Amino acid sequence: MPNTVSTTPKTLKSHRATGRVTLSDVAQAAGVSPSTVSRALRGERAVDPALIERVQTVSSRLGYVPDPAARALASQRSNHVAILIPLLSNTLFVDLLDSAQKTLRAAGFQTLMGVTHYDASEEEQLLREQLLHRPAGLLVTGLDHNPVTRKLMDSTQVPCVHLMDLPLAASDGAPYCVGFRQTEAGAAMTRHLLSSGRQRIAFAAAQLDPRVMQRLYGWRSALQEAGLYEPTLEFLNPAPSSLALGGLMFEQIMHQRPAVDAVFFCNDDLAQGALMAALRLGIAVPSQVAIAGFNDLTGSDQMLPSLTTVRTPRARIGKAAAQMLLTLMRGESPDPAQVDLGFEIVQRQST
Amino acid sequence: MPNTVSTTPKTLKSHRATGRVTLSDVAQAAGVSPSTVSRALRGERAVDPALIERVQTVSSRLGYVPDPAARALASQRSNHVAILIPLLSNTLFVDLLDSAQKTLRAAGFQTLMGVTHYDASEEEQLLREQLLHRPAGLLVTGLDHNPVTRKLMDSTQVPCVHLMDLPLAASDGAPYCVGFRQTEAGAAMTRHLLSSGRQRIAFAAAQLDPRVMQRLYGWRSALQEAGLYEPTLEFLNPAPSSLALGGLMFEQIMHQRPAVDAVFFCNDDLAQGALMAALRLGIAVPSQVAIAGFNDLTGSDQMLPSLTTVRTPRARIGKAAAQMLLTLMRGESPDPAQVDLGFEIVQRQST
DNA sequence: CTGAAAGCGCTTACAG
DNA sequence: CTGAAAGCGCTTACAG
Repeated sequence: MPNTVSTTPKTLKSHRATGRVTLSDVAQAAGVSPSTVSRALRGERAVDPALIERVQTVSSRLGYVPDPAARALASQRSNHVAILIPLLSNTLFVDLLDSAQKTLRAAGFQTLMGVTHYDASEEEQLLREQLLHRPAGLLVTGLDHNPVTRKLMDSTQVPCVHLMDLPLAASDGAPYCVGFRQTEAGAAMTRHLLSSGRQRIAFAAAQLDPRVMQRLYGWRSALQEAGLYEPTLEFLNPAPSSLALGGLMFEQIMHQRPAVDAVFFCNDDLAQGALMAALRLGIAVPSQVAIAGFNDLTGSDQMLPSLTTVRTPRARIGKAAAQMLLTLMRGESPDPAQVDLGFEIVQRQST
Repeated sequence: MPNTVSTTPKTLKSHRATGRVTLSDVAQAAGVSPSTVSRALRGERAVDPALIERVQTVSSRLGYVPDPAARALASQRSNHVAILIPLLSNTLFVDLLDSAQKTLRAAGFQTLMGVTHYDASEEEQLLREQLLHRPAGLLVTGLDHNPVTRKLMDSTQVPCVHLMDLPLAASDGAPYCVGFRQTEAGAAMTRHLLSSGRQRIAFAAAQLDPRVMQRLYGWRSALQEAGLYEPTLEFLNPAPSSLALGGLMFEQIMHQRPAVDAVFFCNDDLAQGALMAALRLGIAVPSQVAIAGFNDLTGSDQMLPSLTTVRTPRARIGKAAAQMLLTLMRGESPDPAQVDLGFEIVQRQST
């Protein structure tokens, strides 16, 4: 064990230059080999219970705490979990991050976050960097990635769970994911508006990410079912979502299509902006036009009138996805590989 | 170099079990020693320029990328930067995180985030865990920490920059920090309200974290200067800040002190909620009562009436702090150790 | 300016 | 169930 000619006498104090208490220190103090300490501390089977206890006692007496870098180097696996989200400026993703991170930390994992800005090549680059750290697991937003990214995710042995989206069909090599059906949610809100008597329901969207597009498809199919679909009822703007943009879009819609009797916004921030614009313009909501949003973000219940919206279970998604990942990282198979957490129509005053 | 009896003939391909291209592979292919490759790649002085180029060429041809864990273990320093923020549910801190993270990533650092929930012992625990990863740097919110945490931050060699706050006086061992003077900002908004003729200015606050308290002191001193201070004008609620709470507090204030002619909220979400409540209650803003907020959060410019507030430079704080940390991590001394980024009164319709 | 060697602190086949 | 030994992939005094 002693590496060179030791000039210091045998003591229980660390003999390393760094002064850190190491696994060898514990081994020496407990009178067992480093291998045994390693196994005992990690709860590996095949260790005498008596030894486990002795090692644990000595370990905590000495204040030993394992070095993550050494562990990662030796085992080729770190205690990092990488999470990829599109934006930090959308509370939706922050909620996801917050709940996933909380769950992961409680299980001893560090969260490495990456912000892709909805940019496929940035996502790819980020993933490459994160994979270098040999993360124990991966949490990624959505199911849409460029081919290289997908290959990276597949070829690596790192367990991966997708957030928010679900595959259209419970297909063949379906990936692990937890989310809800965006398309259904879009259709459900549209039918809700239809059932309250609205006839000319516009769909207004910004950002135009894959999930927004799915909501659009849901709205379309519900209107087509009702025989009320018209392409000119679609108002799509690729700009980032914001209250200000919602206000602008609303104004533009009411100007171009004054007969519209409902506007379904793809996100609550747009809808909140529309509500404020309506107040400013003296447009009566919901009597003249109904306004609906999506996600039930902060403040939607405080608007005047309060906003009818689709409540999405993002905190639960983050938590459930983290739990599924923990299962995978233990080497087990999560029972349903796809978890649908659903959504809920929240009927308030704006419709 | 060869570890055991090599059964494979000499090739340029990796001989490691992991299949990864290592530094030794590059060394072998470039015909130099591993030490030289290490030095050349990290741009350490004292390497022949010709060799540097050769090594770089070979390295990129082989697709070599250094292993962070090995590097961390050998050098006792990772490429992680730990950042400690109170909450993820306040956009203020998300903005901080976003901009700091962007700056750090561009310089090759990974961000390790920790959410303290304004809990001193959680902060301490989080810091301990992060320190295990031997981060290259530390970004922490505020200057208020419990003694143990402060000792941890001091005793470690890890460079540390504080966000948001500045020390009262440019004192002795003043820590590195970038922020603005909360107290002055609180006083400035109060004077702004006074100068527009308001006489009975209430201060309404939630969360009551250290920075909120500083704003309170600023408001107090400005009112005292004007001889208009009354303790009963203070409305303090330790609950988390939200639009709904702002609405409630506003209603309560107007009920208890109908003669109040202005309410200065410690955060925009409260003020936005108050604005919505005023609309609901039919209280005229600003004619009957002025409403002011703090931080200029998303949506404040879209309210009806739009919200007068204090714009705080959080994105610039995150970026500047990250840059200061980069300087420290290079072993240099940032010129001003304290950077005051100031604030700005944004006069809108609500006052 | 360059290299050989030791070391960072663990994990993990491999024997026993 | 336990231990000796090799190895993970780098960095860094120490010589030269």
